[in-house]
Amino acid sequence: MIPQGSKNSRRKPDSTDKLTDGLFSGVLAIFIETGVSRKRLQVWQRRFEDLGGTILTAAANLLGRVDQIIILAAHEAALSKGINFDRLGSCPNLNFVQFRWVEECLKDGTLLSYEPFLLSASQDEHILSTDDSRLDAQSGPQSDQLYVTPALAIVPDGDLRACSEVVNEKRYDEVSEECTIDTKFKAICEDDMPDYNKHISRPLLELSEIYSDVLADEWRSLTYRKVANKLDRLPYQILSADEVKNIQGIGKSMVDKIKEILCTGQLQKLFNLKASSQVQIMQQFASVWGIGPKHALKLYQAGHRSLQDISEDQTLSPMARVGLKYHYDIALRIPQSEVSEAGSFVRHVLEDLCPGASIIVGGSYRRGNATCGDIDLLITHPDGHSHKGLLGRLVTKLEEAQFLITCPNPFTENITHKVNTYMGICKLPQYTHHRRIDIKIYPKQAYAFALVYFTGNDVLNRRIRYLAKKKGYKLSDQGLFLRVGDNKTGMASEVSIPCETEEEVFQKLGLPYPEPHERN
DNA sequence: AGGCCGTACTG
DNA sequence: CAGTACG
DNA sequence: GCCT
Repeated sequence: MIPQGSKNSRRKPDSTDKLTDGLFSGVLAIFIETGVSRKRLQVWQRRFEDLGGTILTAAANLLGRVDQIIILAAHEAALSKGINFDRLGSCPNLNFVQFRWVEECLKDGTLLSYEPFLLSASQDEHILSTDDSRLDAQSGPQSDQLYVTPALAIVPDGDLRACSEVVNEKRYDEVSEECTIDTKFKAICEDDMPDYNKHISRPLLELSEIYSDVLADEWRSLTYRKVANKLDRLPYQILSADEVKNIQGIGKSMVDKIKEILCTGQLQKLFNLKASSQVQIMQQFASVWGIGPKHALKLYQAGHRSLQDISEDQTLSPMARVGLKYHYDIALRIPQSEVSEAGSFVRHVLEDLCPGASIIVGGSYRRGNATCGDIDLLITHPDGHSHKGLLGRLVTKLEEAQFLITCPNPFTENITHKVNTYMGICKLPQYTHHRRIDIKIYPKQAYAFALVYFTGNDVLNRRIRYLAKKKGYKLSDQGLFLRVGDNKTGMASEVSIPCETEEEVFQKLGLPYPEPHERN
């Protein structure tokens, strides 16, 4: 009596196997961010890329491109706001398509015709507009605006309905109807949650950084950071320390510090530390990639007082030299769109080099953050062997393309083409800043574990690894291993418990599966 | 009192 | 080995 | 720093 394709077959063929080349492989798309909530946009973008699609940004140079490119937007009005038609006019293979097309493709499991979803752009006056404003200049700030613009607390019907559809589409596990709505409301609330407690979490986070950079106390640093994060996600403003004293992870001295902030508006301890010139200088030294608290102290004791000073120090590691050279750029946050574009850039090069290889942008990008500290790329090959020796060749190609920066120092040659890790600097031709980039390549059987690791965040990784240990396992980016001896000897089985997907990894640990955006 | 993640790389 | 880095 |  149950028709085929009913809710009993809730597991779509593609929904769990991200290695299988996706629905959207080879499809190039520009997502117009106007007129759609950030959350929905991210869900679509992630699904689209997970299934092999390539996302271009509106700022991408489309002139002379022969590829078929689709432009996805919420509605026609969004088209005119979100895109500069002067730039696109000369690109012949354009289709303007509703976001709904992506949803329907996902539901259907096949690539549908654009036809029913086409947006008419040709009627729009903007096409013929002679306005010569440069899109480069306006699209960056524009996409930033999207994130700082507070959305409505009460969501219009249409928005909520569409959100629910996305959730429905994603429910390859059982999700009841009311739960769906509930979850969606929650997600929306999170999206628009004000910074109720920043005035408290901020000093704690500063303390965390000083403990880590200057005082070399990893554990206090971690504790402060965890508490700061926890306060940031409280859905109410803390008015009294009583509201905080029962929170897991907040002990006596933390309560005292929160009290002090509530009473006096600041932390004396932090104030004193920040007043110390040694602390200031050491913190600046340690802000350089490749310089930690130990070396920062050494440099200070050697009499150095500025970055200028240490740049002449012969004891600097090659990594620190690179860190110093790009110190300014590295400190900048990277817009989501640029991270995405960097991923697409590498994806194209990789496709040429090693057809069938899969590449995913991990890190805070995959967790859906609006800006990222660096670019994390995760590569594998579904055939189980083509990944071998791939990194070296890829890095060479990317250096030839002048995407990866080949440094004159011994740094790149030394640290660089190791078996599975590249850590370095990159720059997209059309952008101005240099960015930190990490590329990792894993064999197929480690991919799910690597994806969990590379998605993070760091605190989540530590938590689930700790949990795994307590349950008699060892979890790493390479696998999940049964402990053989006791947990102290560190002995673990050679062979990992196989997992094909992230879902399986969490399931094996007895944890509910968190969506990437829930791993912050 | 003692743990708080597990790994890769450098020198 | 210690130090730094990655999530 | 917090937790057991």
